[in-house]
Amino acid sequence: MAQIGDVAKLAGVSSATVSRVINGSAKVNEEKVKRVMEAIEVTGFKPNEIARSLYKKSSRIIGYIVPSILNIFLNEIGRAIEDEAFQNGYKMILCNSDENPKKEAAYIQMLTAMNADGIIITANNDNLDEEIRNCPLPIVVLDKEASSRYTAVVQSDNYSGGRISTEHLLECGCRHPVLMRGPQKYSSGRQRFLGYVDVCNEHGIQPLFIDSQFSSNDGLRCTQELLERFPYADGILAVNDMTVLSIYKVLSARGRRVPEDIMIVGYDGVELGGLMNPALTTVMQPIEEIGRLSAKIIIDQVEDKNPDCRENILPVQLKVRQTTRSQAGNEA
Amino acid sequence: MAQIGDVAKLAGVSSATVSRVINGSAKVNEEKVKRVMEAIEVTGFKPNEIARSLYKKSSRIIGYIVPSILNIFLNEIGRAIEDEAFQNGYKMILCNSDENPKKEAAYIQMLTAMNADGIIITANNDNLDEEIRNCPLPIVVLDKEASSRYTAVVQSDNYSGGRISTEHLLECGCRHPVLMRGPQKYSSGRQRFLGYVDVCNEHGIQPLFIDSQFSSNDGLRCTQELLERFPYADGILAVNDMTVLSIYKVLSARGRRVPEDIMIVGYDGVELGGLMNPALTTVMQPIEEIGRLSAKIIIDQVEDKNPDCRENILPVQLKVRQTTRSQAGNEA
DNA sequence: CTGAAAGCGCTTACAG
DNA sequence: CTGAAAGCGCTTACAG
Repeated sequence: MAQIGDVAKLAGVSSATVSRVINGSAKVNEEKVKRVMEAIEVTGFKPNEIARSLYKKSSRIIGYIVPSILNIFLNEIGRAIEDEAFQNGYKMILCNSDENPKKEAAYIQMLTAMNADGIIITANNDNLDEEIRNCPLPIVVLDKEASSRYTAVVQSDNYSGGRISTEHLLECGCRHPVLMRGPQKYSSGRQRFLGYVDVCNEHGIQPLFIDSQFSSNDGLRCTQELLERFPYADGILAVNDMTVLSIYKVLSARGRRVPEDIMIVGYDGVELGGLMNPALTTVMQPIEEIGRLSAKIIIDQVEDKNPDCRENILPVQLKVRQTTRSQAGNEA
Repeated sequence: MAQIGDVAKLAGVSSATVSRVINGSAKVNEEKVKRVMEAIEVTGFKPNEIARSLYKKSSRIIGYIVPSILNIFLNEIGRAIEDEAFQNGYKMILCNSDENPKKEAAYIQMLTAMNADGIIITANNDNLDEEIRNCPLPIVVLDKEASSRYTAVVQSDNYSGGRISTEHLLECGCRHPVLMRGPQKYSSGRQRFLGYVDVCNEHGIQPLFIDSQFSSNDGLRCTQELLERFPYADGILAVNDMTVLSIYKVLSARGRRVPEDIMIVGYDGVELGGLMNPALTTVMQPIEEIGRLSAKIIIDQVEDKNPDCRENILPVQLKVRQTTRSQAGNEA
């Protein structure tokens, strides 16, 4: 790997001058500029961004820390982050915290050490670790309430998401909709639960729920438990889209038809939902926008355009497909 | 963030001594060791691994570059890489090349700059970019033939995979199995194709195939095309497990039942396949082993235990579930 | 305009 | 055993 010194020697100038040419940080004699450019061409020199960041404090890297790289919703957000990042000359590094605070800390530490320009994170708990608190980098949180500790919070309107999905099931005629309740350590889980409970209360319906994780495996367990505890359930609010495959599987094994015997509403709006059979009615989060906005906030911060939007709640939308059926349609 | 100088000052020693204590790189007076340890505790100092790597050439980071973070098979491998990495005090950085040689180059460059200890990659093409060739880091390739350019190749036995899936369909009575052929720029795709063709020829069956990408969307397109071009198809060898949902969707829309009217064999053995309805018969790649071995090779390389296993072809296994049915079973 | 020097946070020969 | 110094690959005040 060619280094700045090699280029300097070849061009007959100092490293300082090469650096100036690369960064455009000062006027350089035209003749020398040309020689430097040629030398860069010849040697194939690419500046070592990390060494550079030791001095400047930017490496043009954005870190994205997720609890699981098996979570397709978070990965779709990652795609959007990366698109936005690359368009602006940044790179994205994806880190898997594995729901493990120790790993989370290690990655935050690492990103800090490499002078990343910011971190986008779905953190594992609300009692945030020292590492997050002490981290000098801009942090955008995808799954928490706003707080002065973070640069910004970006998430969708989970309370509304909880509401509209519940309302939809009621409109479809469900009297015993059960919520597969996401982990309450995430504010998204709490907000959705709230939305669900509020709608139930408004309609004189008994709120029913099962605590669930986001994994497919847990989806199997939960669905079984759900059917045992609430055999009369006529609707399920899935914890996310991905687990719906597990729900189908258990339901189908017991001969319960969707949507005839029991209706389902998913959550997230990942591509997978549209491919399921029956196609999944779900709450669409604005995935692309969540990712792009998060990246933009960090990039703006670097370029000193203070975005001044600490809390960003993006709207959700109900997408009706085949796992629910309105009563009107039913009677027709 | 506390730095080594802060610790040194607090302990009343030089930075060199602190460094020696941290790294155990030389004997240090017991009394001073104690003072340094305390100072580290008090300041919460964590050494900056990246700065350290500027001198030492290791940052205890393994890079994993994939063409798409939406590919669940590659993500499951990533989980295994990370497990192995963490157990040995390494971290894993996941990078999405997005099937874009430019991004691929940028990430290889970045990993080199941060003195990663090695790169595990599913590269996008066979005419490898300069960046891969010139990269001084150990490189483990997941999707190519062995070559002196790489430290090692780890992949499963794709030729056998192509064979056993085809043989299974024939045993189940298929006379017109169609291969959704993966991109031929990957050696995995070429090997599977070979295995398929060989078995067809041995049985006097006409090889039929459709070129396919790994994405769900392309799965839809391919299945439609497949049914139009080969309406008599009675078996499908899917390009991977993930696209089978797309296949189900198209088949179901046309009222063709699985496995009664048409059988399906997937490829990969991701968790998703077991959740499908009907559950997917598939070729299981040893996902966990692929990931762990790849990481191990890099770690061994760092620790100078030269592994001396440049080409690692791991065995695959057929997992029969519900999308195929043997003739015996059929007649019973 | 441009080079020598100092510095980013660490580590390790080199002396002592 | 231990500190001052040099160095990892870059950048930028500081002089000129």
